[in-house]
Amino acid sequence: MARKISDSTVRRLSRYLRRLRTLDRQELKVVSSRELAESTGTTAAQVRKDLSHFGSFGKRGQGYGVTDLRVQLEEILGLTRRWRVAVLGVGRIGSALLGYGFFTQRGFDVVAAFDTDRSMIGRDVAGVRVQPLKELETTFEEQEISIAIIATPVEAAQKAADRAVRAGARAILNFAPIKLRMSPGVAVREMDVTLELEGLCYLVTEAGAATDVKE
Amino acid sequence: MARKISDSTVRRLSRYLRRLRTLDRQELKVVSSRELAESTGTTAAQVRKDLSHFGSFGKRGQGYGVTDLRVQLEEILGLTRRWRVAVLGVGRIGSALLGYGFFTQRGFDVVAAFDTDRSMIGRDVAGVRVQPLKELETTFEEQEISIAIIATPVEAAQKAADRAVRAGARAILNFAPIKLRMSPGVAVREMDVTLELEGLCYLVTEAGAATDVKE
DNA sequence: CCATGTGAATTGCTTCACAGCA
DNA sequence: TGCTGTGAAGCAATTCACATGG
Repeated sequence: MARKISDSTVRRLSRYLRRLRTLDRQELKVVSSRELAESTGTTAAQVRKDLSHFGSFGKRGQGYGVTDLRVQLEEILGLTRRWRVAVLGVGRIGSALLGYGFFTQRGFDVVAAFDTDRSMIGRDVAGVRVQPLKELETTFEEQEISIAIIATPVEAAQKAADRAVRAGARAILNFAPIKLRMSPGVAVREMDVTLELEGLCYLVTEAGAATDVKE
Repeated sequence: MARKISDSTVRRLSRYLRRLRTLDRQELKVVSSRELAESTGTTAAQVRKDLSHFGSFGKRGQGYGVTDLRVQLEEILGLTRRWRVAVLGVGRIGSALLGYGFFTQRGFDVVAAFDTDRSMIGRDVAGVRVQPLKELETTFEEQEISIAIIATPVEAAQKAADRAVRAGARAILNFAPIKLRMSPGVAVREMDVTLELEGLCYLVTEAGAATDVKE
C-alpha cells in the first residue's frame, strides 16, 4: 500500500474517524467528502486526496458509506486491535488521564501507572494501582504495554521515556515540556498546553496589530 | 513586519523559547542555531529562516545572545503582557488545568472557572472559585478575560465556546473532541489526547508492517 | 446527473549554499 | 575564521479541474 503518509494526513484521518463515529452513532448511512470536510475543518478535495492514498472507499455520485469508511479508517490507523498503555507520573495530569473514561471506549486500556513518590505508591487511582518504578520492566513485559504516557515532572521525563522504551514501549505520548530524544524506531507525540496557549497569544496579538495598521 | 507566518513556524518559535528559558536559567550566554535546532528537533537552517521572518537577532560568527533572543521571541509571540484565562468545565481536565502551576510562571493567569454542576459551584479548586454559567458574561468583562479553555463534555463545547466569544474571548483552547465552528477572528487550538494516541498507533502499526515486508 | 478519484497546476515549506560580517 | 542571514533550488502538500462511473 501507499508509503510515506504525512503527519498532517494522519491527523486528518483521525479527525475524519472521530466524525464518522458520531455519524455512525446517529445512524447516518452516507456522507460526502464535502460534509466530512466541513465538519473537520478542511476541504472536500483534501478529504478525497487523503483517502485516495489508501484505496477507493466511496461510490461515485453517492458518497461514502459511514460504517464502511469508519471501519476502513480504523484499519488504516491500526485501531482494530486494543492497545495497552501505561502512565508514568501520577500527578495532576497523570491522575486526570487515569480517570479519562474515553480511552477504553476508543480501544486504549490504561493498565498500569508508576510514580516515585512513596505516598502515591500502592494507591488506587481510578481503578489502577500505582506501582513503584522498579516494577516497570516486569509490568511492561507481563502486560505487553506498547504505549507509555509521560506525565512526570520535566526533569524526570527523558529518563522515564528511555526506560519505557528499553522495557518494550514503541510509542511515547509526552506531556512534559521538553523535546525527548528517542531512537528513530520510537514514535513520539508531544502535548504541551503552554505551547498551544502561546500559539494563541501570537494569533491574537497579530490580529490586533494587523487591524491597527490596516483597518 | 513580516506577514502570514505559518502555524508550524509559530509552533517552532514557541519551542525555541521554551529552550531559551532553560538556557537562560542555566546562565548560558550564547547559543548557535545548530544547538537550538538540536534541542528542539529541527535543523539549523530552519531556525535561522524562522527567525529571519522577524529580524536579525544574531551576531555573525558568534550566535545568538540567550537572554536577548528570549526577550525577542517573547515580544514576537505577544508574551510581554499577562493573559487572563478562564476554564469552562471543571471536570478532571478542568481541575488538572486549574492546579497547573506553570501557567502563572509563563504569563497566564487562570482567574475564573465555570461549571453547570450544582455540586461544583461555589467550590474552591486550586484557589479559584467555581462560578455558575450565568455569571460568565459579567466575569469575562470585569476580569478582561481573553482566552477561554473549553474543558466541558463534548455536547456542551460548541455552546460554551460561542458564549465565551460573545462575552469577549478572542482565543479558544479546546479540549473537547470536536471541531469548533468559530468566526474567523477567533483563534482556536485543539488538544485531543485520543487523536494523538491514534497517530501513534498508525506509526507503530506502519513500522511493524514495513519491517514485515522489507527486512 | 452527481460526487468520487486523480493527474496536473499551484502554493507553500524546507533545505541548500554561499555572501556578508563580527 | 565561524556562524548568521537569505536568495534560489528542491520538495512536499494542497488545490484545481475534469474524466470516470454508479
